[in-house]
Parts: sequence; C-alpha cells; structure tokens
Amino acid sequence: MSDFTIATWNVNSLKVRLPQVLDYMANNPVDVLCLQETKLDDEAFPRQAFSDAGLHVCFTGQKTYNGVAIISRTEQTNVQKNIPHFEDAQQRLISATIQGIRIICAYMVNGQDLDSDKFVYKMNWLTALHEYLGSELKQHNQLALLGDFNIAPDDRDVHDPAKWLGGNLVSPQERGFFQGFLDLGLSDAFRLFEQTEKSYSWWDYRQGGFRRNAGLRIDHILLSKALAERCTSCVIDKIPRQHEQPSDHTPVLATIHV
DNA sequence: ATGGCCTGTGCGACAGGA
Repeated sequence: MSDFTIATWNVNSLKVRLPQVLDYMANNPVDVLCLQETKLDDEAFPRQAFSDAGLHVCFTGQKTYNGVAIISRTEQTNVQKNIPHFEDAQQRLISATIQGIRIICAYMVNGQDLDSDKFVYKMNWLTALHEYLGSELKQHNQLALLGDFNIAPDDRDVHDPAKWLGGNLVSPQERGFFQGFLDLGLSDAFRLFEQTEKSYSWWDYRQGGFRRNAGLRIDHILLSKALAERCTSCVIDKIPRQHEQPSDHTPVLATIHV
C-alpha cells in the first residue's frame, strides 16, 4: 500500500507561474497536478520543461483565456479534451486515466453576474458537465473531479456570506449544481475531514485579501465512493499564495491510500 | 467606491477574473 496524492491549482497564467509549478512538483509528493487558466494555446505550451523534469502532461488551451492541463509522474491514457457532445470554443476541461484513476480537470465558468449572458453559459456548461460525469462514473469506479469550480458550496466557504448573499459563485442555482455532483455519488474531499474555520483557496489580489483572509473556497476535489473510502487527507496548501508574484488561487491536495 | 490588483494584448487602455 502507498499514498497517491492528487492536486488542483488555478495558476492564472502558466507562462508567469511555470517556475513555481516546476518547483512545486520538485518539492512536494504530488503524483497528479491539475492546472487551470494556463492561458496558452497548445503551440505555446511548455511541454519540454515538463518532460525535462520527467513529468507526463496533457493539455488543451487557447490564447489569453482559460486552458487546462494535467501533470503526472506516471503515464496517462485515454486523454479526452473538452466535454463530449458539448460544442465549446472555450478550453475548460481535460480528462485522463492515471494509475487506474479517472482524473477530470475542470476550469468551470465564472459567470460574472446572475443576469449576464455568461451566467447562462455557466448553467449550460454545468448541465453538460453533470451529464458527462454521470457517463464517466458508469465506466470508472475510481474517479476524481478536480478544479476551479467557481462555486463556493456553503456559507462556511465564504469570508463574508452577508456581503456575497445570493450573488455569483454562491447563488442557489450554482450550489444546486454542486449538490447535483454530490448526488451522483461524489464526495467533497475537503469536508471528509475536520478543518479549521475560514479555510479558503482563493483571495482577491486587491485590498490585501490574503492578509485579511478575505477569501472563498472555490477550488475543489470531488471523489467517487471507491476513492473517498480510501482518502486519508485533504488540505489547502497556502504556501504558494505567500510566494512573490503568486497566483490568486492556492493548491488543494487530497491523498488516497492505494 | 461596480475602485483598489494581476494578466494578456500590444503599446494604450480595456477585458476578464471572482
């Protein structure tokens, strides 16, 4: 038996954060790292830097916006880009099987505002993801969905619930989709364990958000039953958020006894 | 204070993020 650690990190530009990502893989026992907001098209992706470090990688991206990647220490098979049967110009999802575990890396839609066209797109995107997850769970007993969900599932996950009440990222509609994922049989790995209060994964760059711990927990790891039963810890690693030139998100890690 | 910051684009502001 050994530990298998999977993680998710919205890097807010892989071009800027590449040294931090390589450093993170060199110095942490992370077997799989899912990245979001790479903001690079596939031609510009630094594949050589990862292969030089002995890492496997799959990715799908576009210039300026979005973009996702999965970094792993071992081979990846059955790589699938985007959500099948969902036409989408935005590159927000990639799946791969690694050591028998189906890994789905997602950068879910922000939505901007409840009366925005972008919120309509968010609802449609989440509907397509729910359908895809149902189909993937039928084929894969061991499945993990990791990423930037752009949903704070509970008021515990919001630094100032009164200020955010009902707004984008915390609306009943968005939380309904999160609950829908749980209803498929997935578990929020972070809530499998006792956690310190006011634990967040994102802090605004403005107004000293990190210093004041004015954050949100919007980056999540959801595990199928077979993985949740063998999950031994889930933590938010705040150290990268303390670095020079940090991403506004910090990594979330889950360890599974395999 | 529907601003404050950061990134990309591309060279001046603006879009987008959350």
